[in-house]
Amino acid sequence: MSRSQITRGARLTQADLARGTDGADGHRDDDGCPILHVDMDAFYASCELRSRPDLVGLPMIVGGDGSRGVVTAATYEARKYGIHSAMPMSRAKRLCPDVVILPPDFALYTEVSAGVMAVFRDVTPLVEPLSLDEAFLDVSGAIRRMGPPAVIAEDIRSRVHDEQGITCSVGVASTKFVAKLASTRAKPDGLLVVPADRVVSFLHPLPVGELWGVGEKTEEALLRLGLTTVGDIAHTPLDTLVRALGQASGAHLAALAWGRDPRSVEVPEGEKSIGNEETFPRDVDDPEVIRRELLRLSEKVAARLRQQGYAGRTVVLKVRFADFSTITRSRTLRSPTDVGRDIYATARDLYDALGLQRARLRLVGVRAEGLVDAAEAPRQMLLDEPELGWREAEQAVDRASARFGRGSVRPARLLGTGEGDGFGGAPVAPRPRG
DNA sequence: TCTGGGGTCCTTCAGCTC
DNA sequence: TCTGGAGCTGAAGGACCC
Repeated sequence: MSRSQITRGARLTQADLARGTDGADGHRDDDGCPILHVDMDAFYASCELRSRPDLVGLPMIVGGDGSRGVVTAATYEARKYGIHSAMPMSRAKRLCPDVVILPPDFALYTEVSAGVMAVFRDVTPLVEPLSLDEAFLDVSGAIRRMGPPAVIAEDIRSRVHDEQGITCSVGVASTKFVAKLASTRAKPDGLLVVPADRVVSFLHPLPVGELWGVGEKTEEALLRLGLTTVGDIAHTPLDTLVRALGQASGAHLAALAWGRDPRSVEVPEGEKSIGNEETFPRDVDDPEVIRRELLRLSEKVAARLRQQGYAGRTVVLKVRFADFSTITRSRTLRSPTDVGRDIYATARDLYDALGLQRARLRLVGVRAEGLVDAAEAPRQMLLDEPELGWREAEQAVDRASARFGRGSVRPARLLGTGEGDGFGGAPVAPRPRG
């Protein structure tokens, strides 16, 4: 695999890394740049290529191959055809009829991710994962032991490559947001240092859409104001930005445009919500089918809550109609729960209250928010509650699933609805024919 | 072209209490 | 007793990220 590094910008050369300085005055480009953003290159696809070396160099994508699947990850060879993640599969296949399609294997990606994160935590305890394939690191405390940030970054890149067989790109900067931009520009398989005194000149020529937090809508709003580069944002009055984008976003973007980002690397404390949703292979208008799917999703959410030791206080129902419009309805319970029965009862009530008759639905989802530690969660005890209730029954199901496989025990209503993933398995909606 | 699934954060609005 | 404002919480929706 190539170990090439980008040569533009302020990236240190191998010679600089070996010498330990970047100039005659002994000043290093990475002085005052303790933040690293490490991002795996085409992560899911790279994981697959480890066991499929015959596919190296070919256009390959990972994603669901169903009627409504989208691309989850694409190799750089596939990207040359214009394929990118979140693109509908049907379109990807039109762009590159020979593209190799592999179904996602999240267990594998989770395992590789754990190995990569272990490399990071070997360097510093200050690791903030953003997803399976990227993380921020604050290496301030490792400099004395391991050397300057750019050397640490190169060490991480080598270890990830040697131990996990995949490549990553690293951005090194004084702030999280600049480090993140730097890693993106270093891709693939590169390292980019943005010196603290060159942040503004690095940022201002960039198009507004490259800023972290500027998506399609915000970019449209900025373009309407005639702002096309980060420099344009920097020289726009704060009032104007706030009027166009709201208080928080306007002030945030104004600060970022000058490279000001006070956010430190935070080790996450825990999840804030846990949910599951399912897009039907075809739109569904049968309330019984939809209630059954809500039951399956509720049981799945509850099992995940119990597995991670959480209970949720608010249940959120999500409904997406055939025209892609989406609504949510939520209800806060008197006490947090990790019982599928309770979550389902709430989700079903919320659904019934919508009075949809036979509206065609594309997707339903169930989410638990307001998570608390299940062991410390107050529980609502009823006067006539039996000594062993649904919670204990579902814990028994957890034990059976651990022993005999997921889906081995499930609610009677879900029997015969397909092979199980979690409790319910495949979507209960009718499958496309032919 | 036709849009998955799992999340987080922000804004707005309504209802409640003081 | 009535009224208005502040502050809080819950609900809903939207935007964004990977």
